Amino acid sequence: MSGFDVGTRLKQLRQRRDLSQRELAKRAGVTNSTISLIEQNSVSPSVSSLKKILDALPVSISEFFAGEELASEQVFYRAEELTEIGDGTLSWRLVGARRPNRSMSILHEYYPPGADTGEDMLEHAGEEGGIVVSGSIEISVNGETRVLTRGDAYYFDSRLPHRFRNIGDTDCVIVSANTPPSFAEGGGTQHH
Amino acid sequence: MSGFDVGTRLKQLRQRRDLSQRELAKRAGVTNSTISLIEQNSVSPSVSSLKKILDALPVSISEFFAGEELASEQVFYRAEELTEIGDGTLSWRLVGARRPNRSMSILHEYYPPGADTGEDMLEHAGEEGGIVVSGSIEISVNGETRVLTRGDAYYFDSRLPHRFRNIGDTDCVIVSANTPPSFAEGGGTQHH
DNA sequence: TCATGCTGTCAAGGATGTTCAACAAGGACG
DNA sequence: CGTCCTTGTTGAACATCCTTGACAGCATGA
Repeated sequence: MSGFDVGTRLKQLRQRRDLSQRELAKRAGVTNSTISLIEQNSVSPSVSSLKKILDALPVSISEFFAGEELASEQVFYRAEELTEIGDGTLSWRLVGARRPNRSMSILHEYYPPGADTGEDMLEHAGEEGGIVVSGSIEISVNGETRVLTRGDAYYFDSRLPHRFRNIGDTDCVIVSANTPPSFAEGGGTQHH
Repeated sequence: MSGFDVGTRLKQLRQRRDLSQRELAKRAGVTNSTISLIEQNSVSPSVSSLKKILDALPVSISEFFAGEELASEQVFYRAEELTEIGDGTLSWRLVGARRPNRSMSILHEYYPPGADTGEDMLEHAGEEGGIVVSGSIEISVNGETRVLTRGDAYYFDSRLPHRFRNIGDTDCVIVSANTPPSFAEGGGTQHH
């Protein structure tokens, strides 16, 4: 039914690391029985259990299921197919789910009035750039602050501390690209 | 615990599609209560349940969790500062003139009605992707042809033969990105 | 106003996932 | 051979998820 063999996939990942069911269970904070039952597809684990187990490998959930639709790489995306990555006020839409082997991510970003990536400046590896499609946005990079409007653009090394803020009273829409894909690996509730 | 807000994410995806809990539940083959409880993070759904629900959206599991791990060069560019690379009918505007050490180029592309990158399919190293900002465009990649409109997007390996054509009667505007930068030195009739 | 239909929430109990503890199979060593 | 350690599996008890069926809130309209 699921079309995706959770049990076998988990078993492969575990064995590749030379871990016993008990050892993995211990690291994950579950019991060996749980691992056994999952690997036999006797149960469909809860997301929380699966996450605990994958964290111990460690493998991200999206990685775990990455092969699920590897079938054919998708080229075209309808507007409503873009993967949404929001957190309440801010909202980004990703072209293509996280595909670990792609070298860029492209985003459709929506900043409602007042939206703010936060006072703690963002800093991470890679480069990013974009063009303002509508509205206006205040961008600070490495101490310099500018307000960009429709048609304006930016490009910088993401290691420079940066911040995005919509100080206008209309939505701001940006199309941007990052490299390497930053909605990706690694910890934390990272933006951008 | 999970560090990832499953409930809120599901709610966003559902609401973006204008589905009620009951309607989504019906399509997914679960009950509305299940959706409600998950959205409130009152439970951590089983993988099988989550998959049924996501299939109904439809969103792949890896996409669903894509945001899990989130995200003295010139930085800002006024619209009129973008370097124009036109050749009569077609017109691109580059964010930042070609800077060899950048790993991406970002383009504001204008396709007037009838614009066509040519019958000889383009093929070159790298990857490219973009989002349609206005108008519509016919894109062919590796034999497959689609018409994209406002908000739609694409992403593909540039080694696949590809072609862009505006078959509508209004301008088409796209924001795109390529890696590695492919608008090589010195003009020529280079396209992406 | 009352009926109707929609929305999302919640308590109770049945269904399913997880644990605890036992078990058998296999290898290492004396 | 027996002992000891490891491995993965399984039955019964417990915890959690899921469904049933109800409820209140809000809108539309007779």
